[in-house]
Amino acid sequence: MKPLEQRIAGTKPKDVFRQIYLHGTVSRQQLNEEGPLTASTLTRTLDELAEGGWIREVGFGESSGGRRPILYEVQPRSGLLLGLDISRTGARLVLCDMQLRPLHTRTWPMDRELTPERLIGRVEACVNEWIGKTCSRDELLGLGVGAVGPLQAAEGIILDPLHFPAPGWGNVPIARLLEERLELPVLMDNGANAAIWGEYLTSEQKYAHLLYVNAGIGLRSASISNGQVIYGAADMEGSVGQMIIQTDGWPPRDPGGNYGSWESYASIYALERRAAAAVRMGRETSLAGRSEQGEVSFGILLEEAAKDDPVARELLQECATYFGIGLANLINILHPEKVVLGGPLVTGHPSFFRIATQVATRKTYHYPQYVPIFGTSKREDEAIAVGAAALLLRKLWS
Amino acid sequence: MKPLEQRIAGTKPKDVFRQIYLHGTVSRQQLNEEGPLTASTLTRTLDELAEGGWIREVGFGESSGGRRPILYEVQPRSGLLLGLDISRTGARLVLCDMQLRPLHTRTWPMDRELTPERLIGRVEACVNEWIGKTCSRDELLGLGVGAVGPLQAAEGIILDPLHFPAPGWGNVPIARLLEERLELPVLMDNGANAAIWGEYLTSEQKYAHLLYVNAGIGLRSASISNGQVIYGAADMEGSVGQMIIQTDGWPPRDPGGNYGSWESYASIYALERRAAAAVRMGRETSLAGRSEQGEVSFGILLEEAAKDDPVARELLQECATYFGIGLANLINILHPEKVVLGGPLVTGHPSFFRIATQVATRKTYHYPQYVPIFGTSKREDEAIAVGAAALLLRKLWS
DNA sequence: TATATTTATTTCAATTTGGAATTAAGATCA
DNA sequence: TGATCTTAATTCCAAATTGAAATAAATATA
Repeated sequence: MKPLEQRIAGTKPKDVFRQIYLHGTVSRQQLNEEGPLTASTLTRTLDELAEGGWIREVGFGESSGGRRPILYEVQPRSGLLLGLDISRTGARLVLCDMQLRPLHTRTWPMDRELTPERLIGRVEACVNEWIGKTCSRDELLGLGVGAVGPLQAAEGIILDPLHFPAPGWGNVPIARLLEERLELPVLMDNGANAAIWGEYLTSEQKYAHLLYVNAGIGLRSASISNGQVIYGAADMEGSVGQMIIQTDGWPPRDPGGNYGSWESYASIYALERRAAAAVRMGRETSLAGRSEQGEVSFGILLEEAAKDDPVARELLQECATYFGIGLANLINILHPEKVVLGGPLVTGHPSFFRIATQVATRKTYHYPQYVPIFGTSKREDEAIAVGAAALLLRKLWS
Repeated sequence: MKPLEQRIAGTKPKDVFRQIYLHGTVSRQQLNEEGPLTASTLTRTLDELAEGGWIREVGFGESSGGRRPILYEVQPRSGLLLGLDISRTGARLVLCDMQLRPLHTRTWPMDRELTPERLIGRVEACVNEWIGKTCSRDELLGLGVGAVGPLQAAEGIILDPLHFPAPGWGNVPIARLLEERLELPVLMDNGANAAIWGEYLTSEQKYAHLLYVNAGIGLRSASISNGQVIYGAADMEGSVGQMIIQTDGWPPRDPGGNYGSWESYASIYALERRAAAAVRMGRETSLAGRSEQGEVSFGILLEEAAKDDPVARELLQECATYFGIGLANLINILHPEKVVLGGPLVTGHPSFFRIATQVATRKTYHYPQYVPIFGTSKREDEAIAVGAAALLLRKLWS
């Protein structure tokens, strides 16, 4: 088990590898112009990387007369990356090649059974199965974990994952346990940071200032500035949800939370509460017939909205509006070039994204030079797991 | 006019210079442990820096038996830095030594007279005066500008400084103009970024995750993550003020602004409006007697609050509460280790800081490992100008 | 086909580097 | 006060790295 940061030897090869990675496909000229290396040093470095199997020549570029430049890209099978997503709804393990294309996926629901010990066991079994099937053991570079917070990411400890059904999830040094069992390097970060990092690395267009928001039961967000994930002193992706958008507004989900928090207005939790209230108030809606003990699940609400139930649609619209307001706040603070939205709430109904981004655009302070672009997470369900795998790359070239 | 980044030759000396700068005073051992340089290379680099006059030996450190290590620090007069703060209320020019201690200051009110051309003239005259008095021309390394946004900082252009009384301030390439006139390198950033950078560099304790909020007529903020100022795609320090803390709440200051924005609840502007409303409503307060055409100025409100006028105090308290709410939102998003508050609103009345931080603490999602520290800007009025001067350092060692 | 242009590779002297050995300067203890 | 020990700074040299120039290769153009 060689430490990741020693897999590629020397700072120059690492830098060049990163450059090639971020470009996708590059000529020597481009590398020369951007980086500090001279032509001869670059040749030596590229040779070294090619010899180590990290990169490959992939054809020739265009040239305005004269010899055509050789193009380089990362060798997709120079290593394999494992990514594990531990969320409130389930766990997901992904095996990716070096270009972050998923080769295999497996998911487990987060139920009463899934203790940390059992999850580790299943991950191990799954990895061993894949080793037999598609790859050898020493191709695996390591495992990245994207977990729900609060965490101590650097130490690989999940501090207190609220609302996990199985016991034993408090203060688990999950990274160390996985490291020991799998005998592979393990890195950890929160899910939102992992997702945004994966999103950044896999996007064609590299927007250096990104904002990612995942809306599900709660709200999670992360951001990138100048191509680097922004870290605070604490690792709590979920605390954006505590942002107040209505001073002394609706009550919080958890006792310690804020009245009028974003989460209490724009999340699956908020929607379900509003739906239950609508049923309780006796509003004329098909939701009433489908409620169980006065509760309406998110799934049913989506179905009824798709069937054009006016109350369901109104609730979704209201939720999207509030979501847009919180989004505008984030944009006004962070000024991203691009905003990536993900999570079941955003993808559940086609109009949600449109309404939310319209509201956000209207409430954002903008002038001609600055207009943020909105988009949805491409990989959606796999975003966190793939991003977690991508954490390893950062270490590889650090 | 040598480019700043070429003043110190070579990446190693630059790195070491930065390290010494950030430490204040260091031994060779510490530099050795942190940086990648070996003992012999470090000796060579330190010699080079000492020869160039950038650093000096300053005494000996402690040792547990044996020879005591030599301590190094930056030579305060290895250069002089100019900082210019262009704000809505006035302009301020500061001359600092390399340890960012101000040697001279001059201020000009932002009135009808202060066109860009005239400001440049005054700055030039002032610099020439200082050159005669305390320093030689070639000691000056350059001029840093901290201006109100929106800007194009990299290009040194002030796009559209709202509410400047003098004409001619739209789309001014102020950095280029100053560069031509002074024949010195000029760098520019927004005032909040400048202030937080200065605050970071001059603080004893280097908190790597900082948040700075300046509350005056409007609200300006900036933040540092991992020792680096966070930049977005746009340069608009003032747009935090557009953060919504009360959906469809009080009306905005400017037509394009948001209803219920932080700025419309927690700024001098908001306070004055509330005070005027209180007088209009005929509340029993000494503010009524001191109002002019129904308007109450911030200064008078502070005076009456100091005299224990209940309405004035209530208004301040209300304002501080809302300020604390917005602050909590920022903290929940950015998780700073330390929060630095500045501006006339914060320093105007002793209770404002206390109330605001209490509210912010209560509304912040925290767990035992994370409790942000609050403090006020040390240099207060000079913070932006000194920070602007400090921008030059970043270039010097880049 | 010759020439110009652009890119890739090789070569070699000059510089830079890392480590070991040496020197220097306290601190401790008898 | 002097011997011994500990740690820091300096010096020196072989080995590695580097940058620039020269050469080679491939393509477009006349």
